[in-house]
Amino acid sequence: MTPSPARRRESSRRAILTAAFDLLSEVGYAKVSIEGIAARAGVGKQTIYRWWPSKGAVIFDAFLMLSEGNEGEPPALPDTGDLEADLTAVLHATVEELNDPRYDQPMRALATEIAHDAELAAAYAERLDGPLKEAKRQRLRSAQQAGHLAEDLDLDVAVEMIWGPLLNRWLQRSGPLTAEYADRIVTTALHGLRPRRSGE
Amino acid sequence: MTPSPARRRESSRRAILTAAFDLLSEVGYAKVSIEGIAARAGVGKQTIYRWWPSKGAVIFDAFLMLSEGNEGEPPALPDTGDLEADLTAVLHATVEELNDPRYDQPMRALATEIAHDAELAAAYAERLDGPLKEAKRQRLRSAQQAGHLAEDLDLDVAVEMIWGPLLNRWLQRSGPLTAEYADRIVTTALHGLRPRRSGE
Amino acid sequence: MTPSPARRRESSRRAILTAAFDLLSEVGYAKVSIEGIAARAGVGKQTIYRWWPSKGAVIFDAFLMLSEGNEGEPPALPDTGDLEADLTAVLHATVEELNDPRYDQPMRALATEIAHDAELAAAYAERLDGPLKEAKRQRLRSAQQAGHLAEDLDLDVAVEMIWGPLLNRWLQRSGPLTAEYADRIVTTALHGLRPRRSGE
Amino acid sequence: MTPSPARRRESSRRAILTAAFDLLSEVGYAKVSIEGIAARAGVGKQTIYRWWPSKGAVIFDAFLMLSEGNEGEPPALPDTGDLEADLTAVLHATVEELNDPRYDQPMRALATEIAHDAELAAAYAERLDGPLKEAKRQRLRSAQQAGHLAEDLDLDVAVEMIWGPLLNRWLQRSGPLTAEYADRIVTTALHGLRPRRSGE
DNA sequence: TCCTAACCGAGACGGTACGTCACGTCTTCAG
DNA sequence: CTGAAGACGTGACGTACCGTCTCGGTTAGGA
Repeated sequence: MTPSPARRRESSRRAILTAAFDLLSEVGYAKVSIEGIAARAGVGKQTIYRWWPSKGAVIFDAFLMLSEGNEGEPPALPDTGDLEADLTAVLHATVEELNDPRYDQPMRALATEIAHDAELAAAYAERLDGPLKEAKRQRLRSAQQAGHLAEDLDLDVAVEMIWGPLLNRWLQRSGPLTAEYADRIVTTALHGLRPRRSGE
Repeated sequence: MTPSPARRRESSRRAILTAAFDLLSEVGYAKVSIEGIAARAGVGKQTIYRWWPSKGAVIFDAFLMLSEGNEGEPPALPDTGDLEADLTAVLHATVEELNDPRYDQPMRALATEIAHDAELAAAYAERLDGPLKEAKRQRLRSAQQAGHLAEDLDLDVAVEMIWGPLLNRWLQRSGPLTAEYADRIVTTALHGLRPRRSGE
Repeated sequence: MTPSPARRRESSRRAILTAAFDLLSEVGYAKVSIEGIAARAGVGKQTIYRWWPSKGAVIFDAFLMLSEGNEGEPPALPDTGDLEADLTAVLHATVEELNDPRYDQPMRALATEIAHDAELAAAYAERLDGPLKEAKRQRLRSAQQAGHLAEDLDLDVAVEMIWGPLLNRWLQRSGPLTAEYADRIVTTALHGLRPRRSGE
Repeated sequence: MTPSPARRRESSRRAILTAAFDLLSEVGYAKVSIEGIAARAGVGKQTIYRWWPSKGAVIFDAFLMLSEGNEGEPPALPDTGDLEADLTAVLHATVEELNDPRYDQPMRALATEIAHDAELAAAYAERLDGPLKEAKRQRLRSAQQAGHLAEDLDLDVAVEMIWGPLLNRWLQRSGPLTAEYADRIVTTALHGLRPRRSGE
């Protein structure tokens, strides 16, 4: 997102991204303005327009900055050997985070920016969601190799089948987002909709 | 959403909703303004502000008007007895619609408004999504009664597990939205992630 | 300058023009901004842009408003029968006014706007300067009819020859602007540059 | 205006002044910016700010550079012995120049800067206008000594009475600026406003 | 002949103002 | 007496320049 790293003031960059994220959780997405970010960051508007093409791009970079701390080692899901337990734990944490008022507003902002801006969506897929999704696939692959998942399982679809309902319910507010709901997703996804064979 | 139907001119109402929907697909969500809708509809701004509390409400009502034709008989999914075939057919149609440029932008607009406005989300859940979701549940219930689905299956979760990945991929643009992808969702959801027992 | 007098709020108009004139004498022409005028007048910027095409037009109208009080009876120069005394008195008053710090800055602003905007210059010539110049011509014409001025005198040139040097010295600061200087202009203009005939 | 000639690049100085003058006649005074001058001159902004205190000073120096060619010998008005003819010729040339689109805009810019900046006005009076005005006075003085002008004539006032109306009409656009108008000024100024004595 | 200070181009920076758009409220006037 | 038309105060937009401030890279001139 950030263009040529020419003679750019790092302190301003951080101030802008921090201000953007803070404003997001304070006043909500719709009321965040470039002007407001600039004022809060103690920065000229032009400094924002010089380096970011849109409000969405600033917000995106703000998220990127937050996740920069964990750089170096790629993220990984816990792997105790018990897939169901591991998935449940991870989904519980996700539910927790999505319900946290500090993150709810900013993440909705990011989600809707992505929904309206294909370029941003691509950057998201590559820089933010990519590593995470790979970690999810990796956990399933590990279970697959241990014989706990079908050999011919489509890992991409499997990942989306577990996390998709969760994200959907959160974003569309189509129902309460609870740990219990997460549990039902995991068990239902693992067993499938079909009746269990006898002897299982 | 629509308040008391007092002394209200129906022709203006329809003109406003039509203008809103058309503008949505023409210029995109971000560039639709109340002022623009009023101008396009040949209506004073006050006439909009009098009857709708927000831009989102107008958009919502525009969708409501579109689905008004089918009122009377509640919607139902096809039921040939072959669940997999029926689901596949329905999902294919959904993929088609989501990829249709006439509906893509407006539906993104609706999704965004819902994501940021709890009240609108409730109205959506009740008036627009509710009947549809019931139809989906009903189709699964029918299969369940025929013994094709697990007896203790959580129908709500099942519905979200089938449609969630699709909507998510569309809204977040996390991958190509194809009929083939719909197929993979259906088979994966039906079988579950676990290895199949021998003899199946 | 003011376009169609449609449904326009007179109170805002007066507030704008008053604010413009006051700012002019307070902070000087260069530092007067539309934004500043709007803020001081308690008015939206758009209300200024709606009715005036440029900053100069606002300033011009501010002057017009000031001179509106004297409307009705056209201005006239004193006519005691003694031309030299009358001219001297009028020029002294003009010198006084040009040296008054309350009017110096605003009038410089008007003068330079006119210098750069032909349309404004035309409006000035017609609405503000026109009546005044006619009064000057009239006083000379009266003297002419009394036989105190040459029969074939070009009144236009005569007027500019008396007031031109004064305005020039003021605007270009080419020398001190004093009553004594005004006196010298009057006597020199009346006698001309040529040597006086004997017997005069 | 130009500070200590320390280690200063002459080529940049000339490029800046040339760019300033050219821009002045091309885009008009109001649209000339330091940034624009720097860009056109291929020079850093700081190089302008280092050597000139204001935009007006640059413009002033640009005029100074133009008149540098004639340095050495002070300017002089033609002196054929026929004052009226000489004045008419000079005023015709001035009218020509003021009507020349190449000089009109830049000279208005200079006049405006002078009107708003006392310091600049002083520099103008001394460096640019001074020698010229002295030449005008000198021509009148010569006529005076030849007995063609009044012995006690105030030469300063006389000069301003001839050139003042011309400059005024140009700057304020209070009427067409023609050779014929110049003629009328000369004859009126020479004869004065009073009736001619018989026998003249 | 090298060192070092100043000047130079370039352009990022915190700002101010520009002129425009849309907001949501209000007032007017024609049907 | 409704409702279109649109003026109003407000506030954000994205742009242009302001004057200051580094950056490297010349470019002299004193050692």
